[in-house]
Amino acid sequence: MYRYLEQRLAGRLLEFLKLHYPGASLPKVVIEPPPKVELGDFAIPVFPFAKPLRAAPLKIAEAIRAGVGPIEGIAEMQVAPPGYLNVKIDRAWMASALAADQEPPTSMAAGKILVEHTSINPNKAAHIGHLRNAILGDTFVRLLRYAGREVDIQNYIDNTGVQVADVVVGFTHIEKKSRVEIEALASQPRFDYYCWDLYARVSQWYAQDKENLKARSQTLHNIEDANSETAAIAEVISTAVLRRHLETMDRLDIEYDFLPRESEILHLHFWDAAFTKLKEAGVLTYEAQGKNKGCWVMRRAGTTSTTEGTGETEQSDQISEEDQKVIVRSNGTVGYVGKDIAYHMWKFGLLGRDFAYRKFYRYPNQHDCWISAMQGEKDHPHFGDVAEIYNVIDARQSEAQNTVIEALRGLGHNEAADHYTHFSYEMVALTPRCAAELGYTLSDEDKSRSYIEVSGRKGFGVKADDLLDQLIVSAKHEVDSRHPQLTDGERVSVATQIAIGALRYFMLKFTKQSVIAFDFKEALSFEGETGPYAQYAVVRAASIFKKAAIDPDTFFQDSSVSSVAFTKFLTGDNADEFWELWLAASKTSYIVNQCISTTEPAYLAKHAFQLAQLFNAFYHRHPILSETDESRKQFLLATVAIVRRELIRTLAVMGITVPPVM
RNA sequence: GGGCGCGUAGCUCAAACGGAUAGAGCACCGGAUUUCUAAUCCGGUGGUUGCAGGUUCGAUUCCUGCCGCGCCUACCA
Repeated sequence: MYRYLEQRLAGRLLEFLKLHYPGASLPKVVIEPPPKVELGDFAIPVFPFAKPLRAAPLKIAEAIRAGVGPIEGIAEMQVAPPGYLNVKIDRAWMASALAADQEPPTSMAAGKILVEHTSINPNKAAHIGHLRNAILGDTFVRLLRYAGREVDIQNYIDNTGVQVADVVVGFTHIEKKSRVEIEALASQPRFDYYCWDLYARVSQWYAQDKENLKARSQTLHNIEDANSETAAIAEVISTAVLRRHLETMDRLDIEYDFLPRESEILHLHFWDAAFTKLKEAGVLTYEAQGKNKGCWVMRRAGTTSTTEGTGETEQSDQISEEDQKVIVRSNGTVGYVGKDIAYHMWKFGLLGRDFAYRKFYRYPNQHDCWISAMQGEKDHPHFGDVAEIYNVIDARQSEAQNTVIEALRGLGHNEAADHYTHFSYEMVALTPRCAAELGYTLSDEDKSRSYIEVSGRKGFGVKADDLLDQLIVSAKHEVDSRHPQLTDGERVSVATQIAIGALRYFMLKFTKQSVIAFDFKEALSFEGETGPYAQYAVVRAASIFKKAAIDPDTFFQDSSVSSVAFTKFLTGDNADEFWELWLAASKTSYIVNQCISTTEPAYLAKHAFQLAQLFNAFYHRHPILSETDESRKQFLLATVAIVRRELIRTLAVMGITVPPVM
């Protein structure tokens, strides 16, 4: 409701200003929450209007206040020095809207959105860095869906690249295993862990003797022949590891709709189609000499082609070597960026080709995840061909992402390029202390750093399943001591919900551009600004209703509950402490919208924490069930019901559920 | 060298679009409830927002320079 009121207010202000100051070029009306509740619920700084309107800020504010007229849902406006217009919400109006759970639909863009996230190389176990990606991506999907958008979730699978080849080398050259032996291993429970260790060994093996690197290039070459034994082995490994990744993410309630694989992008000739168009449009140029002789290159994103001195722009067939990004190697093979360009043309329906599809993984809720195939099933959902895309990919790849966007522009697809968002975030690294705890020996230089980058190649990192297991054990320990009357199964179930809440909250509380220096102590914490803190608030709210034998979900449908009666508690003396809760509860969709427009889910975590914090203080200060004034008791219960509802919603968007007890 | 980003309390982080007294959590110190379960609450200590200029009514936020740190800058992905 807060969002709805804000939009209504903004509209009326603009209307008023246009009418009373015709012709003046007006700056954007900024509406922000004031720093304190006493000041009001919306604040409009009017300083920016002083110059264009040739009037003092206070005069403008007063003119608006006096002239804008009544607005439904707004109680009053006050002018505050040195130049703010503070607006107070009609609390009775808001109380009734919240009690009725009204959220008027807002105008939003149409069209399907595609979110790509996770995209882990299928050659080893997922680690905490991948968790951040998947949790950010999954939460963003939930945000979009909460806002009413239709979303497809894709997880790109690079099953033909160097990383998979390296593990194939490990099995065939170091362990000298046959395909049958590998298949047997691949069906073991945590095959991805096996690959994790093997991958690290392969890197060492390469380092021991440069000659060993020949095995890599030979293997890479063999994988390209789809009918070879090597390709079959790669397929076994990458498919088994991929399945493990889906299982790991499934533990966190993260699902996908479609898994496009690089092998199909190659074998269904997506690249050939893209290559033709890129050459025709002049996006790619052939280098006849220099360091990139024999390659097809593109201008690196972010570089400009101005010639010194004249200031004239060169024709694009002259790119300095530094600014060249190799798309097609001199041996004719295409690199990752090229395949990504083809894939993104497909995403926007610009390629003129499509995958074949088959079912790959079924979730407990019966939802199917599809995978690309050479020959697929006849009936399948329609993927791709979307209006907007978001790619959840870490910041290290922003140059590659921008190169893909520039390629789309070069092809004349500006509309697509404008709707291409690289959802960029920073990596998860380990604190030196954490690295030491894991048994890694650190150089003195490393010890002095604030964080150390995770390295799959070195096997240096915290595996996703291990972290989740540890969180569950730790939560179970707490649950055991608090709820000995429950069965072990029930306690495991509660502990699992808490563990997921802690993990998902932990990954979302940091803003995207902040490097997370991972530390077990912090990640395993269930107190303070954590997921369990928010879950606990909901459990407390629920227990009040349980004891009162009232269903909080249908509380407001009871005819004896009247939101009109609440007004007296929201507007009298000392009402601000209650109003703060109602106001915060009204902001969920406002926050969701803010998260989407800034691609920053951290605001949602803040919102959950704020609601929980306000509730816990309220809970402590006001005994509810023992309240003797019946109308006051109803009001307090209503407050609990509203905050509980919004907190549950907010947590659900973060992918966090609330256990029955804690 | 070039590109991108970061630097805020002892530690980890907030403060979207420039706005009112820069806020949390952890840690530390001191308190609270024989209650709807303390995974809670209340209070306290803790800041020259890296440094120096500039822009303006107003700068943690924008601009310039410097210092420090990270990532990218492969015919890897």
